[in-house]
Amino acid sequence: MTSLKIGTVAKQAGVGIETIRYYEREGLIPSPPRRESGYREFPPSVVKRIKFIRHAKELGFSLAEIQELLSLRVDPDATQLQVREKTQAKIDEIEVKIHALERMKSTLHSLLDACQGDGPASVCPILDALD
Amino acid sequence: MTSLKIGTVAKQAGVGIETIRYYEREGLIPSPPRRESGYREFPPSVVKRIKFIRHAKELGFSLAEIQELLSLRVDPDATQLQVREKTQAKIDEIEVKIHALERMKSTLHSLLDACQGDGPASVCPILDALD
DNA sequence: ATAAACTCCGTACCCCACTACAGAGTCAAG
DNA sequence: CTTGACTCTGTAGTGGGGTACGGAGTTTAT
Repeated sequence: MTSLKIGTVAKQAGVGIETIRYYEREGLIPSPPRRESGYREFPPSVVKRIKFIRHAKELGFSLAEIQELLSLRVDPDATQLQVREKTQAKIDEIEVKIHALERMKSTLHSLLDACQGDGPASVCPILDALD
Repeated sequence: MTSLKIGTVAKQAGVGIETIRYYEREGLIPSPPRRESGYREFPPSVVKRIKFIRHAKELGFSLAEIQELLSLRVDPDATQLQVREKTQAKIDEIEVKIHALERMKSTLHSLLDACQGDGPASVCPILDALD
């Protein structure tokens, strides 16, 4: 049995059943085949896909943006050139995010360094650098 | 005149007026003093603060998390030790995000490398690696 | 001194991304 | 073959994060 029922997928991916149906409606995962009864029969690969979606969400991508990421590979009308351009654009977006996070991180490190005593925090300097 | 009216702040920070009032209600920016008329008089520093909030949002932090980031410096009951611990926790969170973004980036790079022709995209391999 | 632009508050509404029913049918273990 | 868990569709509700009025008062440029 190489197909999963929705509840199993939900458990493995760590989301609720309703979320899966929602992602299907929104086109973030392909509509799986159904058995006679109407039950969905998911390929095991959908679990990874859902996990990817969750990861990307954590990183501040909207579902629409995640759509774009996912569709990089499947649009049959796109030329390879177009795919490459879109991919590069996504890479650029990601790099911007990484840099912003690194700036944020180093700001927090300054706070850490500047705050080495054990007195009240009001004495603790910095973090005006947060700007 | 070292104080700004809400419309000016909005323009400089690149958000709507309503958003500023909303952030004030939610405690993300301090309530500014008012003139007789009730008009808010913002210190120019609020612009940076709002920009910081927007940046952090882009990176997938919720307003509640941003609160925590911002409050690292101002809780007068916290000891320096507590501030350091919270700060370290935020740094850890940020590092997790950075790593996830870097994985995503290198996945996209593989796609780029694997997709060097100019035929239809359906021929373009990979991106099952997106998992 | 007056019109245009701005601000106030409160309330209501919006979009996104779920989440929770309700009522009916299906499946699998004992 | 029953019973309890699972799934179906559809619709409605929720929480986060704003956004949009409406009606009234304030500022400011001319």
